Amino acid sequence: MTAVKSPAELTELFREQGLKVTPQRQCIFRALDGNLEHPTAESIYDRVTAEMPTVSLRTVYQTLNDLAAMGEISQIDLGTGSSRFDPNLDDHHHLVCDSCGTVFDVPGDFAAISVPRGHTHGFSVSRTEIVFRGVCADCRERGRS
Amino acid sequence: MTAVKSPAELTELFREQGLKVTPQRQCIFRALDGNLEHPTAESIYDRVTAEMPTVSLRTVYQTLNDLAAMGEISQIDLGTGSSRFDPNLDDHHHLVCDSCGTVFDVPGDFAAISVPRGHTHGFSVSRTEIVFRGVCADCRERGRS
DNA sequence: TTCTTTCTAACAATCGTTGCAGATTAGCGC
DNA sequence: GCGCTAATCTGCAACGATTGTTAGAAAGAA
Repeated sequence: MTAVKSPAELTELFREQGLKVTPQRQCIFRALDGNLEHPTAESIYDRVTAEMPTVSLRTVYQTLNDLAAMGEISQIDLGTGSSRFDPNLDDHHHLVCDSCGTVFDVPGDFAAISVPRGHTHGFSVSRTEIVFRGVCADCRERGRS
Repeated sequence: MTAVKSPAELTELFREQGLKVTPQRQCIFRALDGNLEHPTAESIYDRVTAEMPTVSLRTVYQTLNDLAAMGEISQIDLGTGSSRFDPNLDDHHHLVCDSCGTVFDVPGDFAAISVPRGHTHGFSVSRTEIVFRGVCADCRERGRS
């Protein structure tokens, strides 16, 4: 499993790129480390401010964007209103609950899937994203009662 | 091909549902009829105001939402910043240009695709959306020069 | 026509995200 | 350690997309 690099590795990487390693950024690195959710900027912000109350939301966005630009996390839009940042760098897809918005990973590369001949419109396709939508067990339970 | 119903059919349908058929709504029906793009609310608004300059954007959103709720068009979010409304009701997927945001349809039902055993998390999956991302012919051309 | 109910237009508000300006600070060379 | 300088941080304003509100207009039934 290719998760996000450790805070130490990210620190190293930032320095290599000539970027400064501030306490705020390190705190964000820590918030991402081992994070198996699909955090929004807001949820990272919550984690970070619990430890460093003065960090601004602006800084969180800035750092997440930087990490995404470097390819250390990926940014996904699942139509839940806000972007999510995915520390899981494996080839994988998503399962989204229409009711509560929860997101689960679906491993597997589905390499066989490609645009049918005659419909490529001259595109060079670089990524294939699959989103399975439905209702999660919890919400189904809740709806039934 | 299952495109959006004709303005006359939608008019009928609205009346059946007890909804009023106003000139504004009819104008929106016309803007959707035979529309092969993946219009945003804004682009429908542009078409509509060309004919009826006083229609408000609010009304366009309202009517498009109503149509989507009735299943007469589908609402898709491809991460381009705003929702798109798709009058194509066939089972199909999308090809999105990362550079200019253009969207093309990709027919085919890819019925074979499903969440691998052991990763369903108890979901009942109702839809599977596939998005192919890449760069379209025009943008590739433009980038090369 | 008249009445009832829905719809529209205009405006304000909200949400997620980014631009900006001035204060702060990491990391360099000394 | 010290100071310098460019990068970064914060707080706030701005922005685009969308929705809430409400008074007035108009569709459709009687």
